[in-house]
Amino acid sequence: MPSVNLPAPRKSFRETQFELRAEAILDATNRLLADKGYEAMSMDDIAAEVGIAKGSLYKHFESKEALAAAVMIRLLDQTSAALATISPDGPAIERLEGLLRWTLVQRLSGSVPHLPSTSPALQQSLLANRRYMDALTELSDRIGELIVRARDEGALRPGMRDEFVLYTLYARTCDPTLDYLKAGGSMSDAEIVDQMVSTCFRGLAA
Amino acid sequence: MPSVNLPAPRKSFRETQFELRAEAILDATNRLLADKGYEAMSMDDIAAEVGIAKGSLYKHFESKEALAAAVMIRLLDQTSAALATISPDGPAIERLEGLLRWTLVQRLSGSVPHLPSTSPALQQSLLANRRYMDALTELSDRIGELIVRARDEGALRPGMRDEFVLYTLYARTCDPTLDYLKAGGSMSDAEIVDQMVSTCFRGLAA
DNA sequence: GTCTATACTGAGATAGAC
DNA sequence: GTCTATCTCAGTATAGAC
Repeated sequence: MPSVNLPAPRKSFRETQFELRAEAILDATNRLLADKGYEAMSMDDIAAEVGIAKGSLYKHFESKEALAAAVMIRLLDQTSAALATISPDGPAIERLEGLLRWTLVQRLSGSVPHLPSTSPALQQSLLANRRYMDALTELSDRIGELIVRARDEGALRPGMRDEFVLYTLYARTCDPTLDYLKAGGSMSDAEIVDQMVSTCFRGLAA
Repeated sequence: MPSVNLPAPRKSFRETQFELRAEAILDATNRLLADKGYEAMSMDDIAAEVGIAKGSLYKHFESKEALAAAVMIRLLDQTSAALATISPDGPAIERLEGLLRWTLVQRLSGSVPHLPSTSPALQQSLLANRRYMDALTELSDRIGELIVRARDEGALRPGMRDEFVLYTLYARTCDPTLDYLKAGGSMSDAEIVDQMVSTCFRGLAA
């Protein structure tokens, strides 16, 4: 290997098609995962949603677990990227609020929750997945920095540990309140997001 | 039927034994449900935990769904009963806070979460279960009254709908933050409960 | 009513033709 | 690489002896 920074080789038509298909599979899996949850989602369902045969799925992803992990990793990477663009020069607390807002909007538009808290089985397998854990650590580190800065800026209620704040934010991104309110139908999407974000940061009490 | 208020007949030894066994099954199911979740919990697991044969389970409960529903109904009934004893003469907001505190303590000591949000399959079947829905409605009505009173007393942040507050409280009782903090091991049970309750009512922000 | 043994089904994964 | 067909296994539920 003479150099580690070779220009990316031009991809053949075949390769491009293959990657597009993989993306389509991830999109379909994301929809089903958000809709039915991990255990209730079968490989047959995914194949039908994509419009290919079940066997073909295994040419792209070696197992159901690997496929779900790929969806979660893509989501975490997208979230890290989004975080960089959210009020980059604002106070830390504003960036945290913006991030929560962004994730709730994503979920309302059909994204899977950030934490696999709805499936102990999936959760277990993700903990053993190196690439997933790396992506999670990367995002958590960035959020962790914001938490420290927000505390330094006096924007956090005193007495809370960093990990408590971090877990609380993650938990809000997969809060079932969102699903119940959405299903109830009496609140608009914007209203749901506004109230969930302000309740997270300012609480239920007056 | 000459009277609707006959004294309860004395139960035979056999009947008592039967009911004790049923309770033991519910306890075991509760443990497994809290530990592994609905789908990962097999009837084999339950039978082993109780120490009886799998076939015998079906003499007590007609299906896995019915068994899980029985656990949830028992929990909701216990919660309604507990609510009656929590600061019965205090302000409504204090009663709501006490209820959340009580449910979190229950979960830390091994109870299943109040909402089946971890299993779409179970959730679906519970919605079709008459006795479960009755118990849920009963509890929700009592909480709903407290929410209205708390608002009248000026204790709630303005602009939130009743159903938003209700769902938020239910969601906090099954918040995965609790599991992560418990697993992390760096906070005591009391600390976890205190911080989760105050964050729910007073928020993350200063 | 409890046990052992078994029927039946759904679903993840693989084989082999094209 | 995609298809159809199949293997395998776990897990719910039931049958039948005692």
